[in-house]
Amino acid sequence: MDKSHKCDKTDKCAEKREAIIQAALELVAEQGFHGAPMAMIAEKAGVGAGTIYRYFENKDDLIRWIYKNVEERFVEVMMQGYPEDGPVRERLVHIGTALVRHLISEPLQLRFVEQFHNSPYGVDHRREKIFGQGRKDVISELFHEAVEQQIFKPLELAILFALFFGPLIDICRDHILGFIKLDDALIEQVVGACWDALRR
Amino acid sequence: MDKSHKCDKTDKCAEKREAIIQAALELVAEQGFHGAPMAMIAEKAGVGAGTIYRYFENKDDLIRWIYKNVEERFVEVMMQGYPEDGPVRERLVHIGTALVRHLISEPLQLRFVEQFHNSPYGVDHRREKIFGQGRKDVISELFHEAVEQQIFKPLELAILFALFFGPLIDICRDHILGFIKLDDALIEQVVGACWDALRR
DNA sequence: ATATAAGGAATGAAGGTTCATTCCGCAGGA
DNA sequence: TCCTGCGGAATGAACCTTCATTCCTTATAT
Repeated sequence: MDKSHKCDKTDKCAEKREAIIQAALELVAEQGFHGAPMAMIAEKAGVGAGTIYRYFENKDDLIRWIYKNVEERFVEVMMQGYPEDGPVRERLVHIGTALVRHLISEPLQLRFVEQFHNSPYGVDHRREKIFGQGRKDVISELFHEAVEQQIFKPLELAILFALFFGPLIDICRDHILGFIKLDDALIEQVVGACWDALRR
Repeated sequence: MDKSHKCDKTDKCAEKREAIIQAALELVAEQGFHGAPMAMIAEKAGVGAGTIYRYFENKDDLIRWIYKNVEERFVEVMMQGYPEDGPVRERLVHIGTALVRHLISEPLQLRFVEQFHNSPYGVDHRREKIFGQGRKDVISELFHEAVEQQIFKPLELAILFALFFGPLIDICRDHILGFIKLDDALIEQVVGACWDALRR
């Protein structure tokens, strides 16, 4: 829960809050949780150490809040312009390319989520899929449909997800690390390759 | 560097060392680095806190040593029975199934490596592929050959690796978490799907 | 003037590392 | 065979650093 403020109308509050969030996101993404002590987050955000506690109950609260928001952002991006009534392949390609494009344009968000998953914070998320519930519903529906129509191989959802999203996230990481250089054409090719993996 | 001991002939030394390694491996794999303080490692290994420092310079040294060994083990397993002169598909399937079978039979090793990669320890490994140099050579040779023979899609090595190993590691994680239940037949199917992704 | 926000030094808990001490096995002399 | 002295191995309490959190003072706005 985020602490409510009295000064809801002034911009300063929102600005400081945003600065704290951004600072924490960057530090965790770049240095991991070890490299993101509260004092450093405060300094980077240009606020006092105690000030953070006016906006967030504690560090857990701050971290979880950021995670939740980033996660929601992912779903949002994939659902934007989703061709709800298009053929399976078109819908899948949309999701894949939208995800990759977003992840490489917001490298900090990907790094943050990865840090989160491999940390004590992520323990309770272990049993969930890579992303949030909202996405899971629409997308698992798509995958389910494709299996029933015998377009996809008859495999469990978790495995189909691994075949599709696993490589996509890996190439985003490689791109961010400068190991490869993704452009629209290449993204298309890789999504196509993932499609081949799923295809019956 | 591991500290050399004088008592090379007694078994006790090796046993203690092994106990420390096993304890650290388990704790890090199960609880992450946060949940593996030296005191706890010592207790689990049945030795004094200071004893660890007779075998390893510091925590970094201990962790890196374990990582290096686990990594080597992976290469070893994949190269055991490698059909050097078989067709590309057979070689690839061998590598994939051997890797998956090993990872799910040694869940701690997979968890440990993942913890390592997403931690300050793994920073200098960021630029390398998922596994060690020894493997990279043989396997990248295989992939390279397959591209040249126009068996694989004409993509960079990093991307081909992502398409092949990404899903395999993901399904191992899902299996370990109890999300899916892998058996030999299923492993074969998934490796086949990865093959489809690579195939031209 | 009063209440709310901000600041940052102080606090206490936690963890890695050190070191003075104890333990143990054995070599060599009686 | 038994005793004694030695040296490496083991120990764990103590130390020091790091960090999240608190609390009291100062600034600001109504």
